[in-house]
Amino acid sequence: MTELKKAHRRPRSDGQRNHELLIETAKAAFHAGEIDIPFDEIARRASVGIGTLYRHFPNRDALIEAVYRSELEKLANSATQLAETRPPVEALREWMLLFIDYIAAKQVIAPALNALVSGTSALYAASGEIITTAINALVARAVENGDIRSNIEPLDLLRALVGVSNVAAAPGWEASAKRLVDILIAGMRAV
Amino acid sequence: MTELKKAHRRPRSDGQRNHELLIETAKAAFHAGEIDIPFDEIARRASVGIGTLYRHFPNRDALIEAVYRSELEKLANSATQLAETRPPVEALREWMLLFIDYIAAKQVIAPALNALVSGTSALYAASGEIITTAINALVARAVENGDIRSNIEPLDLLRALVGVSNVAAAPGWEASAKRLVDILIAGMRAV
DNA sequence: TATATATGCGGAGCTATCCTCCGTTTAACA
DNA sequence: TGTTAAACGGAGGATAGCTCCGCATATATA
Repeated sequence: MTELKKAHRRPRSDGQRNHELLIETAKAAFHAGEIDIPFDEIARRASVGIGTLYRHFPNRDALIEAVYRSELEKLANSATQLAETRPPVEALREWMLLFIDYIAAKQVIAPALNALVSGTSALYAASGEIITTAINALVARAVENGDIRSNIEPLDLLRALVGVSNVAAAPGWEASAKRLVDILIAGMRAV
Repeated sequence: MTELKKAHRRPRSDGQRNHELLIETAKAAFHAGEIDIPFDEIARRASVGIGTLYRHFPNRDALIEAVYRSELEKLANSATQLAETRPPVEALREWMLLFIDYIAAKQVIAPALNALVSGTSALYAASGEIITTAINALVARAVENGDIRSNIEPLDLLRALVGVSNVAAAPGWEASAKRLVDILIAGMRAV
């Protein structure tokens, strides 16, 4: 009597709890500067088994993405905001500066942006897309308006910024990055 | 009769041999695309003990620097060449393009440039300095000539390029990077 | 050539991290 | 309350980094 009752069960509550618990635990650790925290240690702090952690997040990148997905979405949303309230080039410029602020505020987000911008980890596809879409829109708008040249690869702008911000060591990196924004903007202007 | 004869002995010939042998072995592996080759494996291929490898190079970065030091020096030298034969801005631009060519030709050099440009590894101090000096000179020359603005942090230009080149995955990165050079040059021009 | 010793060699083995596998437990549903 | 799919948990295999120290040998000296 093998019934075909493949009816889906509601996800187990403990599973959902642990999922969130792990994200919170990882976020806390990251914000405390423990970027290289062993995966095992995260499980220990969340009081779950290692197996559980790995079931929820197949690798470190997946966990980082989960932790910062909401942050990245916020960043993407502000692009829409800026596009509605500012002239095209200004919007683009402000957003790039905002991008830097994000890195500055939470250095931890850097690996996320790195992976996102390098596109190597397929896992970042989702979050990566919203950021890519955001800057594409900003650049397209500025191009249509005749403000900047059309042979720009939008993502390259972010790549350049991430490249500079990788230098977390150097104290003045933030100022450097902001100067770079202006150089890029000036360099992109339509002749 | 403890003589104070602290006379220095000539370095042992086998030591020098192994030093070079290890560099050659590593270079061969890197050029074969085996970037993540285990340290132990390098020792094995060179037919020396692991202890020997670690005595000569305290870590992976040190070995990479040794392998690419001569390449980096060549790159630095070409800056002098360009400075002597080209107008300031052209020299700077050409050198930046050359910089990209280097990354393109040997992707392996990327980690070296990365570490160099981020300045985190003290071990890159030596090689890093010659590159830094090279671009500083090129930029200074262009500034003196009144061609570009003076508030440029030369190293940031390289950082931006390295940032873009980190995207080895994307097929069109080289073209991207070269476009970026022109954007940067245009953006730096004195108004 | 013989001796002394500084210098370098080699690799067992300790540590740390990642990740898998599978027996046990538990929440959802009837 | 019983059945079962879903989730748990952690032992342990695999791999890489690195250290330590007894042994070997090249160099300098007699």
